[in-house]
Amino acid sequence: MAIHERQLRDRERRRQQIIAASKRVFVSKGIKATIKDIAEEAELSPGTLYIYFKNKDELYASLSIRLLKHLNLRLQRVREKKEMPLEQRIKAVQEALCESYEIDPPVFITLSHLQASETLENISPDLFEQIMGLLRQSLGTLTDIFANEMHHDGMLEGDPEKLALISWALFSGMVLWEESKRTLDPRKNFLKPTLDVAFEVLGRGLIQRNRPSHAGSHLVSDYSHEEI
Amino acid sequence: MAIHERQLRDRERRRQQIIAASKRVFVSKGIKATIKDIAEEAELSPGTLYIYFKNKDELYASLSIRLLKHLNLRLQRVREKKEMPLEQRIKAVQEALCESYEIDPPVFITLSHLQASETLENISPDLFEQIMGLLRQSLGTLTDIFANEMHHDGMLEGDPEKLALISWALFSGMVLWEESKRTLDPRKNFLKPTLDVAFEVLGRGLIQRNRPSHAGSHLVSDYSHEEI
Amino acid sequence: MAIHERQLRDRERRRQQIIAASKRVFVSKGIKATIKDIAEEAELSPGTLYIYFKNKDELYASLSIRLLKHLNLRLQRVREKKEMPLEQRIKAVQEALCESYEIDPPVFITLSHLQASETLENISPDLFEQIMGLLRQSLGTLTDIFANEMHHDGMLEGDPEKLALISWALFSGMVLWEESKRTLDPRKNFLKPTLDVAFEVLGRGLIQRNRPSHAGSHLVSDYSHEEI
Amino acid sequence: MAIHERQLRDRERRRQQIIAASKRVFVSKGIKATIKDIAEEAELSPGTLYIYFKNKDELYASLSIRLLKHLNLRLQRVREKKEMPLEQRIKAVQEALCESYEIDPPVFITLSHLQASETLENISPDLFEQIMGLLRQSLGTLTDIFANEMHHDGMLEGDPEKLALISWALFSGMVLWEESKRTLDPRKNFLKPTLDVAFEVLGRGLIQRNRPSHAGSHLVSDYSHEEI
DNA sequence: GATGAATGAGGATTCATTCAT
DNA sequence: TATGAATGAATCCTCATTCAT
Repeated sequence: MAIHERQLRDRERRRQQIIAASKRVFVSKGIKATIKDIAEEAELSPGTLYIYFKNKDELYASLSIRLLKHLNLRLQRVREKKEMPLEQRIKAVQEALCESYEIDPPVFITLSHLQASETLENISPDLFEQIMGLLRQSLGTLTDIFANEMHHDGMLEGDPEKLALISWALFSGMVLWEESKRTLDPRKNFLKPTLDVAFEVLGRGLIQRNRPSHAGSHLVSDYSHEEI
Repeated sequence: MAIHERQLRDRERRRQQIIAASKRVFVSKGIKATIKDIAEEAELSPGTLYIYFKNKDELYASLSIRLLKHLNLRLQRVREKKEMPLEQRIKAVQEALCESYEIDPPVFITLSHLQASETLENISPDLFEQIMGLLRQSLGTLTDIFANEMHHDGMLEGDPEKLALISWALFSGMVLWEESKRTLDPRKNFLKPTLDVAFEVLGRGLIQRNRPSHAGSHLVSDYSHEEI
Repeated sequence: MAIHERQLRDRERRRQQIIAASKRVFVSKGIKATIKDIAEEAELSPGTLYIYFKNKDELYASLSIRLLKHLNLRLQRVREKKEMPLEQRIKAVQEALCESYEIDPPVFITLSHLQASETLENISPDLFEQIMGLLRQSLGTLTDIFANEMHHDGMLEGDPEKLALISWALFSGMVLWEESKRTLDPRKNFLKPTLDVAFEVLGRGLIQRNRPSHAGSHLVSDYSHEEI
Repeated sequence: MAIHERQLRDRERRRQQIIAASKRVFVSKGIKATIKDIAEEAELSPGTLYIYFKNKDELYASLSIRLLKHLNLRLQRVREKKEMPLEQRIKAVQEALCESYEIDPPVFITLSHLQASETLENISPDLFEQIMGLLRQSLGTLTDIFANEMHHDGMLEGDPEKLALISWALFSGMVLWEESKRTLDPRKNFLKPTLDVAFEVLGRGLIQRNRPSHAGSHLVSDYSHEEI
């Protein structure tokens, strides 16, 4: 079955080639990219794309899958580092998101658009489930990361699921903004520094009390003075 | 000139009627709604829409205007209350955003799409400037609110512009999520409680340290006495 | 019936007002002028135009009628001057055409277009007959002018109808060219001097023999040496 | 590269097929022919036309190209025959124009419309320059033909450019008339005999004086011995 | 008569998708 | 498998014309 395997490998390679071209086209043409645009960038014919992807929406969706898989891996690695101090873990979450975005900005934007559009209704149930599964998984991992902290010191009690969602929303809100910002304000590279501040604020907001990790005396670790 | 006034009133009423229909269609059909869809919903002919709006993109863009105006008013009212404690002000910002969303959820989505698409390239310079002006104004007011706090104790030093943006991104990220959530998870009313947590975290993250006024030596920036 | 007469007069005045506005619009917008354009120029509403003209094509056709009536008068006046030397008469024909064009360039062009388009198929039979009658009459007058010369010395024998047509074609060809010329060659006022040459050539071609006018002895007035 | 060549040939054949269909539709429906009409006549779908022509105006403009190329060739051939007597050369010019018209009457009309409309604004700069170049070239060749005669006897002194234009205008005026004539007068084949007269007159008008070559003293420019 | 908002048929154009080669 | 020409449904928009006021 070596032949068959090679065929599968070839097929997958071709898919990746098309996906890579799609990303490049998205960067330059945005959402309005047509199948023809992508085919030209991939140096293939429009018809060929349909051998590898059922339709345009599936191609779009496939872009997200790679991103989500990458993100999942990164988040899982953060989750594993249970010994890591909270501040660093939050920073690590930011880095995971940010890196996933940076290796593929247009796809991240596509993903955000995906959320708010009808694209998801047009893809095959399989693919739909795959994407939804990956999204759930990403959020699940994030949730785990926060839930894990619950038992530690210095963590806001609360629904860890919500905290996961907040991180995600903060991030995707920033990314969407980054895209539109160019119209409002031509300054470049707003995202990274603002994200640094954003996650610093987020981190500080999440940590209930002092002694980030090394500290000892939890003298005033009562929640009683909260005035939220 | 009573006649002329009535005509103007009628005209404005018609515009609102079309805008209202657009929103309804937008809820049911999403961005893919066609002019014909909207015309049918408004019980008008397609041509009539073009009497009141230069083109489809202008119609869509116009949806945002009212929302942004409302939001602006609300934010300005928050800015005025300089004596209000920080926690309450942040809460007030959340309420302003949240209420603006609630009076018109679909429009808020439109606004997000507006930011992230080429729609803005098709509208008249006037409308473009109006929207951009309102967006800038909203963010400006938010920035003022945060900048105002800079001089007080207990506030994160940092670029108030970034903080404004973070709030906005957090909020719009949450709203976009709210939209896509229906596909992922049929539970309702996710937004409000999650936003509560989000802004609670945000607020806590923004306030740097304790002793809002009575405290003296800030030499050691311990987090221990946070009062959020 | 004084009242009724005044009504008729008012009606005609209104028609002329609309026609005048149409001409102005044609100058600036060309064939693509819309009813709305014309109504605005006439400071009337679109609906009002339909009180005075059955439809757009009738309005177009009406423009030509005025022009043709004017041209007819001028040509008839040339026809009457039977005593005028041929060269001068040809010059007079040129002036009649040229003046008709100059008082109303766009209409002359419209008329030329009319000839080559389907506009004439959309107008009422009455109006159609009126225009056709005027065109026939103009050509008839031209034909008469040339036929009249047949009996004189120095005139090409031949079908006077053809000669009339040739003059007309030469002129309208020049006018059409004048319009398109701007694209090819930005020089201005090509028409008048070229027309001068054109009719000089035409005149010389029409006149069989010498002695432009002052000459006396028609010694060699035979056609026998023609070698055409 | 035989395959590639055949593809190019097929492509050109398709273009010609569409152009042919356009002409047929143009004959029956006039300028108001729609893309759908043409597509149906060509037994193709509307979309296919847009593979071969950027838009409707380009399709229309393309119709003229072949005609103008043909005309150019014919005129150039006339220009080369420098030894030919003037009368024959003028006749040859007429024949060149006339034959070009006859191989494609409707296209000649299109060309006139092209000249007199905004069509040219919608076509690609390349095509625009091609058409304008061909028009200029045609007129240039005509100008050369007349300029060449300037040095001979028996030629009207004057601007050869004007004379070229006059020929062109006379001809296109006649063609336009031929078109409209069907409405006015159902008689057929008006054009050819009238053109014969027209160019006869034109020729006679152009030749200033007699004794094309054998004559000596041109001191007295009498018209008496004209040999046209 | 005058208005001008409303109409809606109709046109150009696009583009995801198919299919013969 | 790869192609890319062909498809044709779908969309936006225009504008001559009507009609209630």
